[in-house]
Amino acid sequence: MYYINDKQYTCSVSVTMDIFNDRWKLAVIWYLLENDKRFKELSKDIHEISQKTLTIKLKELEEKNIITREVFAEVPPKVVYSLTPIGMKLKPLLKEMFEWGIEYVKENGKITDENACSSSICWD
Amino acid sequence: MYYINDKQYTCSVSVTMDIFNDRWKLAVIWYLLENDKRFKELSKDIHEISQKTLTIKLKELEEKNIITREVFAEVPPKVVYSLTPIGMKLKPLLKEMFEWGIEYVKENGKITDENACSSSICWD
DNA sequence: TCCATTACTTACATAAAGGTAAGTAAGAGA
DNA sequence: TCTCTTACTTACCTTTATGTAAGTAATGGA
Repeated sequence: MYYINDKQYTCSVSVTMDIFNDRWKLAVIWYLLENDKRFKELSKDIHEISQKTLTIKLKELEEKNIITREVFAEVPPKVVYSLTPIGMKLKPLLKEMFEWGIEYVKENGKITDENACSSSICWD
Repeated sequence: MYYINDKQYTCSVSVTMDIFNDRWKLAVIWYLLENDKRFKELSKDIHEISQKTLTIKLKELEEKNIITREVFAEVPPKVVYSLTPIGMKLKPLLKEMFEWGIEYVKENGKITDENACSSSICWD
Protein backbone atom coordinates (compact mmCIF):
# COMPACT_ATOMS: atom_id res chain seq x y z
CA MET A 1 0.00 0.00 0.00
CA TYR A 2 1.18 3.48 -0.89
CA TYR A 3 0.44 6.68 1.02
CA ILE A 4 0.91 10.27 -0.08
CA ASN A 5 -0.18 12.63 2.65
CA ASP A 6 -3.57 11.21 3.59
CA LYS A 7 -4.28 9.53 0.29
CA GLN A 8 -4.08 5.77 -0.13
CA TYR A 9 -3.20 3.85 -3.28
CA THR A 10 -2.95 0.12 -3.85
CA CYS A 11 -0.93 0.56 -7.02
CA SER A 12 1.87 2.90 -8.02
CA VAL A 13 0.33 3.39 -11.45
CA SER A 14 -2.59 5.12 -9.81
CA VAL A 15 -0.17 7.41 -7.99
CA THR A 16 1.19 8.54 -11.34
CA MET A 17 -2.25 8.78 -12.92
CA ASP A 18 -3.56 10.79 -10.01
CA ILE A 19 -0.86 13.39 -10.53
CA PHE A 20 -1.08 13.62 -14.32
CA ASN A 21 -4.82 13.37 -14.83
CA ASP A 22 -5.20 16.75 -16.50
CA ARG A 23 -4.46 18.21 -19.91
CA TRP A 24 -1.42 20.25 -18.99
CA LYS A 25 1.02 18.95 -16.40
CA LEU A 26 2.82 16.54 -18.71
CA ALA A 27 3.08 19.26 -21.33
CA VAL A 28 4.84 21.46 -18.79
CA ILE A 29 7.23 18.61 -17.97
CA TRP A 30 7.92 18.04 -21.64
CA TYR A 31 9.01 21.64 -22.18
CA LEU A 32 11.04 21.73 -19.00
CA LEU A 33 12.92 18.66 -20.22
CA GLU A 34 14.32 20.90 -22.95
CA ASN A 35 15.50 23.62 -20.62
CA ASP A 36 14.75 25.54 -17.49
CA LYS A 37 12.11 28.07 -18.46
CA ARG A 38 10.61 31.35 -17.38
CA PHE A 39 6.86 31.69 -16.99
CA LYS A 40 6.49 33.51 -20.26
CA GLU A 41 8.52 30.97 -22.19
CA LEU A 42 6.30 28.14 -20.99
CA SER A 43 3.32 30.29 -21.84
CA LYS A 44 4.57 30.58 -25.43
CA ASP A 45 5.55 26.91 -25.66
CA ILE A 46 2.08 25.79 -24.61
CA HIS A 47 0.28 28.60 -26.32
CA GLU A 48 -3.23 27.14 -25.86
CA ILE A 49 -3.00 27.31 -22.08
CA SER A 50 -4.32 30.35 -20.25
CA GLN A 51 -2.10 32.27 -17.83
CA LYS A 52 -4.37 31.36 -14.99
CA THR A 53 -4.24 27.64 -15.67
CA LEU A 54 -0.49 27.68 -16.21
CA THR A 55 -0.08 29.39 -12.85
CA ILE A 56 -2.23 26.73 -11.19
CA LYS A 57 -0.43 23.84 -12.85
CA LEU A 58 3.01 25.20 -11.97
CA LYS A 59 1.91 25.61 -8.37
CA GLU A 60 0.59 22.04 -8.25
CA LEU A 61 3.80 20.65 -9.73
CA GLU A 62 5.87 22.63 -7.25
CA GLU A 63 3.79 21.40 -4.31
CA LYS A 64 4.35 17.85 -5.50
CA ASN A 65 8.13 18.40 -5.69
CA ILE A 66 8.23 17.75 -9.40
CA ILE A 67 9.42 21.22 -10.36
CA THR A 68 11.34 24.02 -8.67
CA ARG A 69 10.50 27.73 -8.69
CA GLU A 70 13.31 30.22 -8.51
CA VAL A 71 12.50 33.89 -8.05
CA PHE A 72 14.97 36.61 -9.07
CA ALA A 73 14.70 39.96 -7.31
CA GLU A 74 14.39 41.95 -10.50
CA VAL A 75 11.95 44.30 -12.14
CA PRO A 76 10.14 43.23 -14.20
CA PRO A 77 9.96 39.98 -12.26
CA LYS A 78 11.89 36.92 -13.34
CA VAL A 79 10.84 33.46 -12.24
CA VAL A 80 12.56 30.35 -13.53
CA TYR A 81 11.05 26.89 -13.38
CA SER A 82 13.07 23.70 -13.56
CA LEU A 83 12.64 19.99 -12.98
CA THR A 84 13.62 18.32 -9.73
CA PRO A 85 15.43 14.97 -9.91
CA ILE A 86 12.13 13.09 -9.69
CA GLY A 87 10.76 15.38 -12.39
CA MET A 88 13.69 14.48 -14.63
CA LYS A 89 12.83 10.85 -14.19
CA LEU A 90 9.65 11.41 -16.18
CA LYS A 91 11.72 11.48 -19.34
CA PRO A 92 11.32 7.77 -20.18
CA LEU A 93 7.56 8.10 -19.70
CA LEU A 94 7.40 11.01 -22.12
CA LYS A 95 9.57 9.09 -24.54
CA GLU A 96 7.10 6.20 -24.48
CA MET A 97 4.26 8.62 -25.13
CA PHE A 98 6.21 10.08 -28.02
CA GLU A 99 6.88 6.69 -29.54
CA TRP A 100 3.42 5.26 -29.02
CA GLY A 101 1.97 8.38 -30.61
CA ILE A 102 3.98 7.76 -33.75
CA GLU A 103 2.88 4.12 -33.89
CA TYR A 104 -0.70 5.18 -33.41
CA VAL A 105 -0.61 7.79 -36.15
CA LYS A 106 1.00 5.32 -38.54
CA GLU A 107 -2.05 3.10 -38.19
CA ASN A 108 -4.82 5.61 -37.67
CA GLY A 109 -3.75 8.86 -39.25
CA LYS A 110 -1.33 10.53 -41.59
CA ILE A 111 2.18 11.87 -41.19
CA THR A 112 3.16 14.56 -43.66
CA ASP A 113 6.49 15.65 -42.28
CA GLU A 114 7.95 13.30 -39.77
CA ASN A 115 10.44 15.86 -38.53
CA ALA A 116 7.98 18.60 -37.61
CA CYS A 117 9.05 17.85 -34.06
CA SER A 118 12.23 15.86 -33.70
CA SER A 119 11.83 15.32 -29.98
CA SER A 120 13.06 18.68 -28.82
CA ILE A 121 10.42 21.38 -29.34
CA CYS A 122 6.68 21.16 -29.93
CA TRP A 123 3.28 20.54 -28.50
CA ASP A 124 -0.27 21.06 -29.54
CA MET B 1 2.90 17.10 -38.95
CA TYR B 2 0.45 14.46 -37.79
CA TYR B 3 -3.21 14.19 -38.74
CA ILE B 4 -5.94 12.10 -37.16
CA ASN B 5 -9.24 12.64 -38.94
CA ASP B 6 -9.40 16.43 -39.10
CA LYS B 7 -7.17 17.10 -36.15
CA GLN B 8 -3.63 18.38 -36.54
CA TYR B 9 -0.70 17.75 -34.22
CA THR B 10 2.88 18.93 -34.48
CA CYS B 11 4.12 16.35 -32.02
CA SER B 12 3.29 12.71 -31.44
CA VAL B 13 3.33 13.22 -27.69
CA SER B 14 0.28 15.42 -28.03
CA VAL B 15 -1.46 12.68 -29.99
CA THR B 16 -1.01 10.36 -27.03
CA MET B 17 -1.95 13.02 -24.50
CA ASP B 18 -5.04 13.94 -26.46
CA ILE B 19 -6.29 10.36 -26.24
CA PHE B 20 -5.45 9.74 -22.59
CA ASN B 21 -6.32 13.07 -21.06
CA ASP B 22 -9.01 11.72 -18.75
CA ARG B 23 -9.09 9.81 -15.47
CA TRP B 24 -10.12 6.43 -16.82
CA LYS B 25 -8.86 5.29 -20.21
CA LEU B 26 -5.42 4.21 -19.06
CA ALA B 27 -6.99 2.34 -16.15
CA VAL B 28 -9.09 0.38 -18.62
CA ILE B 29 -5.98 -0.43 -20.64
CA TRP B 30 -4.16 -1.53 -17.51
CA TYR B 31 -6.83 -4.06 -16.63
CA LEU B 32 -7.14 -5.29 -20.18
CA LEU B 33 -3.40 -5.94 -20.19
CA GLU B 34 -4.11 -8.65 -17.62
CA ASN B 35 -6.83 -10.36 -19.61
CA ASP B 36 -9.72 -9.86 -21.95
CA LYS B 37 -12.60 -8.72 -19.76
CA ARG B 38 -16.35 -8.53 -19.68
CA PHE B 39 -18.04 -5.24 -18.88
CA LYS B 40 -18.83 -6.29 -15.35
CA GLU B 41 -15.30 -7.44 -14.64
CA LEU B 42 -13.91 -4.06 -15.66
CA SER B 43 -16.59 -2.46 -13.56
CA LYS B 44 -15.37 -4.40 -10.52
CA ASP B 45 -11.69 -3.81 -11.30
CA ILE B 46 -12.18 -0.05 -11.50
CA HIS B 47 -14.81 0.06 -8.82
CA GLU B 48 -14.88 3.87 -8.51
CA ILE B 49 -16.05 4.35 -12.08
CA SER B 50 -19.76 4.61 -12.82
CA GLN B 51 -21.41 2.33 -15.36
CA LYS B 52 -22.22 5.29 -17.52
CA THR B 53 -18.66 6.56 -17.65
CA LEU B 54 -17.25 3.09 -18.24
CA THR B 55 -19.62 2.68 -21.17
CA ILE B 56 -18.49 6.01 -22.61
CA LYS B 57 -14.79 5.26 -22.16
CA LEU B 58 -15.07 1.82 -23.73
CA LYS B 59 -16.87 3.33 -26.69
CA GLU B 60 -14.19 5.98 -27.10
CA LEU B 61 -11.39 3.41 -26.94
CA GLU B 62 -13.17 1.24 -29.48
CA GLU B 63 -13.65 4.17 -31.86
CA LYS B 64 -9.94 4.89 -31.60
CA ASN B 65 -9.09 1.26 -32.43
CA ILE B 66 -7.38 0.71 -29.11
CA ILE B 67 -9.77 -1.96 -27.90
CA THR B 68 -12.13 -4.48 -29.50
CA ARG B 69 -15.71 -5.24 -28.50
CA GLU B 70 -17.03 -8.75 -29.01
CA VAL B 71 -20.71 -9.41 -28.49
CA PHE B 72 -21.98 -12.94 -27.73
CA ALA B 73 -25.58 -13.72 -28.67
CA GLU B 74 -26.54 -14.89 -25.21
CA VAL B 75 -28.99 -13.99 -22.50
CA PRO B 76 -28.06 -12.33 -20.24
CA PRO B 77 -25.77 -10.46 -22.60
CA LYS B 78 -22.07 -11.14 -22.77
CA VAL B 79 -19.66 -8.59 -24.16
CA VAL B 80 -15.92 -9.09 -24.06
CA TYR B 81 -13.39 -6.32 -24.42
CA SER B 82 -9.80 -6.85 -25.49
CA LEU B 83 -6.81 -4.83 -26.61
CA THR B 84 -5.94 -4.40 -30.27
CA PRO B 85 -2.27 -4.68 -31.29
CA ILE B 86 -1.79 -0.93 -30.89
CA GLY B 87 -3.52 -1.16 -27.52
CA MET B 88 -1.05 -3.85 -26.46
CA LYS B 89 1.77 -1.51 -27.33
CA LEU B 90 0.75 0.71 -24.42
CA LYS B 91 2.32 -1.77 -22.05
CA PRO B 92 5.75 -0.07 -21.88
CA LEU B 93 4.03 3.24 -21.17
CA LEU B 94 2.07 1.72 -18.29
CA LYS B 95 5.23 0.12 -17.02
CA GLU B 96 6.95 3.50 -16.92
CA MET B 97 3.99 4.92 -15.01
CA PHE B 98 4.21 2.02 -12.60
CA GLU B 99 7.91 2.52 -12.02
CA TRP B 100 7.85 6.27 -11.78
CA GLY B 101 5.02 5.99 -9.26
CA ILE B 102 7.21 3.85 -7.03
CA GLU B 103 10.11 6.27 -7.27
CA TYR B 104 7.79 9.13 -6.47
CA VAL B 105 6.29 7.46 -3.43
CA LYS B 106 9.75 6.56 -2.13
CA GLU B 107 10.58 10.26 -2.00
CA ASN B 108 7.24 11.81 -1.20
CA GLY B 109 5.16 9.22 0.61
CA LYS B 110 5.19 5.93 2.42
CA ILE B 111 5.07 2.33 1.27
CA THR B 112 3.70 -0.10 3.83
CA ASP B 113 3.46 -3.26 1.79
CA GLU B 114 5.32 -3.09 -1.46
CA ASN B 115 3.53 -6.13 -2.84
CA ALA B 116 -0.04 -4.91 -2.45
CA CYS B 117 -0.02 -4.86 -6.22
CA SER B 118 2.80 -6.77 -7.86
CA SER B 119 2.04 -5.53 -11.35
CA SER B 120 -0.89 -7.77 -12.14
CA ILE B 121 -4.06 -6.63 -10.37
CA CYS B 122 -4.98 -3.31 -8.80
CA TRP B 123 -6.01 0.25 -9.29
CA ASP B 124 -7.43 3.04 -7.20
C1' DT C 1 4.80 61.65 -16.35
C1' DC C 2 3.57 57.78 -18.90
C1' DC C 3 4.14 53.47 -20.80
C1' DA C 4 6.17 48.92 -21.13
C1' DT C 5 7.49 44.86 -18.85
C1' DT C 6 6.73 40.18 -16.17
C1' DA C 7 4.44 37.21 -13.35
C1' DC C 8 1.11 36.91 -11.47
C1' DT C 9 -4.23 37.44 -8.88
C1' DT C 10 -9.15 38.04 -8.95
C1' DA C 11 -13.98 37.83 -10.30
C1' DC C 12 -16.91 35.92 -13.21
C1' DA C 13 -18.45 32.54 -16.55
C1' DT C 14 -18.60 28.33 -19.37
C1' DA C 15 -17.59 23.71 -20.76
C1' DA C 16 -16.41 19.16 -19.92
C1' DA C 17 -16.43 15.30 -17.14
C1' DG C 18 -18.55 12.52 -14.21
C1' DG C 19 -22.17 10.83 -10.96
C1' DT C 20 -26.99 8.94 -9.47
C1' DA C 21 -30.88 6.53 -10.05
C1' DA C 22 -34.13 4.57 -12.76
C1' DG C 23 -35.38 2.03 -16.80
C1' DT C 24 -34.85 -1.64 -20.67
C1' DA C 25 -34.39 -6.04 -23.34
C1' DA C 26 -34.68 -10.90 -23.44
C1' DG C 27 -34.43 -15.19 -22.00
C1' DA C 28 -33.65 -18.84 -17.90
C1' DG C 29 -35.10 -20.83 -13.84
C1' DA C 30 -38.32 -21.16 -9.61
C1' DT D 1 -45.91 -15.38 -13.53
C1' DC D 2 -42.11 -13.46 -11.11
C1' DT D 3 -37.47 -12.61 -10.44
C1' DC D 4 -32.64 -12.59 -11.77
C1' DT D 5 -29.03 -11.59 -14.89
C1' DT D 6 -25.91 -8.44 -17.93
C1' DA D 7 -24.90 -4.61 -20.48
C1' DC D 8 -26.30 -1.15 -21.32
C1' DT D 9 -29.37 3.88 -22.04
C1' DT D 10 -31.53 8.03 -20.43
C1' DA D 11 -32.63 12.17 -17.82
C1' DC D 12 -31.08 15.06 -14.61
C1' DC D 13 -27.70 17.13 -11.75
C1' DT D 14 -23.05 18.29 -9.54
C1' DT D 15 -18.22 18.89 -9.66
C1' DT D 16 -14.04 19.99 -11.74
C1' DA D 17 -11.35 22.12 -15.13
C1' DT D 18 -10.50 25.76 -17.77
C1' DG D 19 -11.17 30.24 -20.00
C1' DT D 20 -11.66 35.61 -20.37
C1' DA D 21 -10.71 39.93 -19.15
C1' DA D 22 -9.25 43.10 -16.05
C1' DG D 23 -6.19 44.56 -12.44
C1' DT D 24 -1.59 44.89 -9.68
C1' DA D 25 3.28 45.76 -8.19
C1' DA D 26 7.61 47.78 -9.02
C1' DT D 27 10.99 49.72 -11.78
C1' DG D 28 13.38 51.43 -16.09
C1' DG D 29 13.37 54.17 -20.02
C1' DA D 30 11.28 57.73 -23.38
